Amino acid sequence: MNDPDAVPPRLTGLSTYLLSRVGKAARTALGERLAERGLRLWHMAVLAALDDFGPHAQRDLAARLRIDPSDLAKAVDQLAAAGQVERSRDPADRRRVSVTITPVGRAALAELDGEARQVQEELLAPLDPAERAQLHALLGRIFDALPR
Amino acid sequence: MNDPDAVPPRLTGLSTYLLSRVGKAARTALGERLAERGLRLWHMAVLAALDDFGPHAQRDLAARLRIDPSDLAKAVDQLAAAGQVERSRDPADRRRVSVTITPVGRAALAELDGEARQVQEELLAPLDPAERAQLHALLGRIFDALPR
DNA sequence: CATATTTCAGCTCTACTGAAATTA
DNA sequence: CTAATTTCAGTACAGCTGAAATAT
Repeated sequence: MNDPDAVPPRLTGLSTYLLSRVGKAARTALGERLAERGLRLWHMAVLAALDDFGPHAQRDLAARLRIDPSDLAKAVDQLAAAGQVERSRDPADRRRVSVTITPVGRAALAELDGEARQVQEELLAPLDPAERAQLHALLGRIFDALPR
Repeated sequence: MNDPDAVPPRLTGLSTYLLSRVGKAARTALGERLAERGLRLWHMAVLAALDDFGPHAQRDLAARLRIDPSDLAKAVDQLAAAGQVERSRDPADRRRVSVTITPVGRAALAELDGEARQVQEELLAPLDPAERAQLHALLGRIFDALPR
């Protein structure tokens, strides 16, 4: 008792507090790994969407990833500068910019995915495999119900 | 299939991604409620620590809440301006500033706690009580193992 | 003309860094 | 003199808003 490091029970009793704390730890750890490769979290999300679903108009990418179109413009700009995606005007509707992942981007994504799994391994170390699966399923259901 | 709103499986397959997304949703929703009262997330954490453990030196508060001392200085400053905490120099060591919660602060904390539980109710709506307890326990174990 | 898409500039919040001022 | 504590100024990332530019 009287542990000067103990966090207030008023806070740890709230799942929302634990979620925000653990979520931030996940985001920070992953962000640091990605930063070593000159990328940010948004970049990995964009590459993953392009690899999983093929070329997108930027507007559709933003909708799928639930990020702001203006933020997506910057991320795509940086990915294009690194040669990981290619942009081209849609000939049918020249307002749209079609984004495609390149082989360089695919290779980068594979490495990022490996980094992410390493980070996850460290974060979830206290849980056994069955508990990790349980946590993942519960989080997935909350995530699916988030307002879009 | 071909749901234009579907999130990439490469991402949703990562618990770290779900954690960071759901955690952010929790923080944002809670933050908006607190903002209606002119407070931020740090303020609630400080009030909770003072209410649960009594007066602290600022340095000890920062260590307990795992936030930066320079950020804590600002939060305490604003709480003092709102009359929710009182600061006084420790006579034994005049470098230290002792922070105490006031009755006004205690009343504010009670309201904030109610808001937090409302937010939590909405966020965890997809889960039944047993599942919520399960999630809370799993998150608690991860939280306890976070590097300090 | 109104609408859709991309892009740019700027702002807020959380979190961190560096350094100054005071006291031990 | 060195170290601890508080405080201030500045920076960076994630995320959002508003508006301009281009095209439908």
